[in-house]
Formats: sequence, C-alpha cells, structure tokens
Amino acid sequence: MKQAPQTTIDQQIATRLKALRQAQGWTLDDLASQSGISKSTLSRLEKAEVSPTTALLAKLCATHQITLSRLMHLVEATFEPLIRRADQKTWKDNETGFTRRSLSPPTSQLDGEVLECIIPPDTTITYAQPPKTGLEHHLVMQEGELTLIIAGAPYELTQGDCLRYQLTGSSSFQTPRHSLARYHLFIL
Amino acid sequence: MKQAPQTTIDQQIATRLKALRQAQGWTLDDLASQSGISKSTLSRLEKAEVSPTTALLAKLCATHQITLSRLMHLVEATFEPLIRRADQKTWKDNETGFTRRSLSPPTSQLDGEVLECIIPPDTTITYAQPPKTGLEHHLVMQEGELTLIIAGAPYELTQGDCLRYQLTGSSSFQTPRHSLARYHLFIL
DNA sequence: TTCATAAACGGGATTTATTCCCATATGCGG
DNA sequence: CCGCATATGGGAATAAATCCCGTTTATGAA
Repeated sequence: MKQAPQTTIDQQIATRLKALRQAQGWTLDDLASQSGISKSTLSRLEKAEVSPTTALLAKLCATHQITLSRLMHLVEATFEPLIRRADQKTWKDNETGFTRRSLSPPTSQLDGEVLECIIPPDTTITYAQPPKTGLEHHLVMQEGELTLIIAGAPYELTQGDCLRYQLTGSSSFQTPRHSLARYHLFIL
Repeated sequence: MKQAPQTTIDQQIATRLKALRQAQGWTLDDLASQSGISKSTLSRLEKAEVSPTTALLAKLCATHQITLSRLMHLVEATFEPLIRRADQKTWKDNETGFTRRSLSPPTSQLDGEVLECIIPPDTTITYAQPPKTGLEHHLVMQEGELTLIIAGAPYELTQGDCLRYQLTGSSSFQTPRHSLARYHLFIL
C-alpha cells in the first residue's frame, strides 16, 4: 500500500491504523463492534482529525493483536535509507551453496525489496510454491548463466538480460556445469 | 495498482476500465453522467458480470479519450517477459554523457521498472522536480562512486551499497573527478 | 424472415461504508 | 474549583457501489 509522506505523528498513526484495519478487510463498523470504539471516533482517528488517547489505542491494539509498543515501533520506524555493502545481511544454504544477500531489506514503509543471489555451478533449486502469490519479480543477470522455469516456460539468461514475471506457481532455477549465476532480484 | 492474474478477456477489460476510471478519480456516477451509460451497467462491467457491447465500449473510450484499439491493446498486451541485453533501449544525454538503459521497461501490467544508469566522472545532474512524486527508488551501486543529495541529505555511495528513498523533492547526482558511477535503479 | 431464448441495458431502490453534526464527558491549566 | 479545549459516542446525512426488475437488443435455429 503506497502512502504519501506524512508529517505529524498522528497522521502516521492514522495511516498505519487504517492499513491494519484494511489488511483484515474490516469496515469501520466491523472494527467498532469488535473494539468497542464508535465508528465515528475511528473515522476521525484514521483521518487524523483527533489525537487518540492511550486508552483508546490500547483497545485498538488489543483487537489487532499487537502490543502498543509494537504499534509505536511501526510508526516511528524510519527505515534506514542507506545500507552499506558490508552491512547487508547474507544467507547461505550450505547444502546447495546458494547465497542470498539482502540489498534492500523489507520495511513496513516500502513496497519493494532488492536481493542479490548467487547460485553455484551445476545446481538446481526448485520452489513448489511462491512465498506469496502474484508478487512481481524483475530479475537482472549480473554474471554467468541461468536457466529458469516459470509456470512451465523455460528461459535461458546470460549477463545483462532481464526477466520479469508474476510468480503464481512453481519456479525452478538451474545453473550449467561450467558457470555460476549471479543476479539481482527486485521483488514487489 | 496491483491486480491478481486474470483469466477471461472480460475480466481483463473490467479491471482496466476500473483503473481508467479511478485514475481520473471518477465515481461510477461521474462516469455515468459523462458517458451516458447507466452506473448499473458500469458497475456490472467493472465486475465482469456482463460482456460489454462494442457500442458501449466505444462510448466509454470516447469519454476516456482513448481509441478502442488502444484499449484493446492495453488489454491484450501481454508484456514481454524476457528482455535481452542487446534489446534494451538506451538513451544518452550527449551534453553530460549520462547513459540510461531500460532493463525492464514500464508496462501497463507491472508496477516496477528497472534502469541501469552510467554517469561519467566529474559530472553533476540535478532534477528540480521528480517526474511523479512519491515514487519509491532502490539504487544499487554497481561500480564507481556517487554522491547524491535527496531532500537535502547527502549520501556517498560506493560499489555494492544500496540506497532507498521516496522521491518527493529535488535530487542531485554527482560523480567525483576520478570515477564514474554505474548503478541499477528500481523504481515503483 | 420469424420466433425463441439469452444476454445487455437503464432506472431506481437497496445495501454498504464513511463522514458529519451535536451533545456529553474528560482531562488540563490557571 | 472553574473554564476551555479536546476526545468520544450516538445517530443522521452523505457517498458510493450493488442489486432488482422490466425493457430492449442481439443471436441462432427453424
């Protein structure tokens, strides 16, 4: 969910609360009956027309199943804009040697995420199901060669090629004997 | 706007028409009065409960200021998933030597876009206004050094660093004397 | 061509969702 | 303790989309 830059803390809370509600698919009425807060108040809250009392926030957090501190954290958390190469978290699968480096890790305020992946030569990695269906992927080959199969269709990629797809089913990544594959993956 | 994968042509048209309407900020009523089509029909159209007649589509296209063929193109256009390095369009500013290569060009069906940019040494590029405000950028340095100023804040980037920001104001890109800058830019 | 069936369409009522208005309550500073 | 600003709840009003039903139009078979 994209949102315009906010200024005051109340506005940040407002948009966050609205997102929380809509994430559940609830209407103001739904939330009102569950939380015991009138929908009028909820409406004004989400439009940041009033500054909510802590008692009220506590009730809301209760129905949303999150702690007050977590809500505050969600709101305050100003994501780190710059992530140095040295600070990027990497994860390696020791079985296959597959390396996944998080260049731009997920944040509650951003919709996109960037990874750098390295697959050693002569390796096949298959995902039966996507973590979340319909995610948009842009894959940019940096180095080496890679065959991937998306929804049954095979693609042969070499350096500089770019493949876009919306992942809804299984996917398979395969490197040839003589070459690894290093690529950037932009997910949103 | 993200959309789940569609199956039938009517569903594709439906979501596209809805997007067109909402892009203008129009309600069903607004569009109804402008196009001379009842909002009931419009509602059913956008829910793909009926298959629109061509006469009706023509009226709609007229109010949306697009040709019927263009609408059909928008709908049918199945974006090219694979863009080979050799096929990627590049644009070069001969004044500054700034090169911009479109790795994953914009498509009506995708929200993200990928660019590879190269700025020669000792060059400064300044944008007073973003093309569209609030766009989310993920910049990954590939090679060289770059100083950029986003909303007044300066950042020094070297190979492998990643900078994320939502562009709302001016931005400035500057390379040092001794080094160019090559980077990937993910925009959504 | 004609008839039968199915589907699209328009008008208006209905439902759903949010915002506005006003009265009441609750803090907070002097 | 008083007064003022502000939050809150109830309910009315508005906004927006959907549903229902009668009418029209297209399509296909005889």
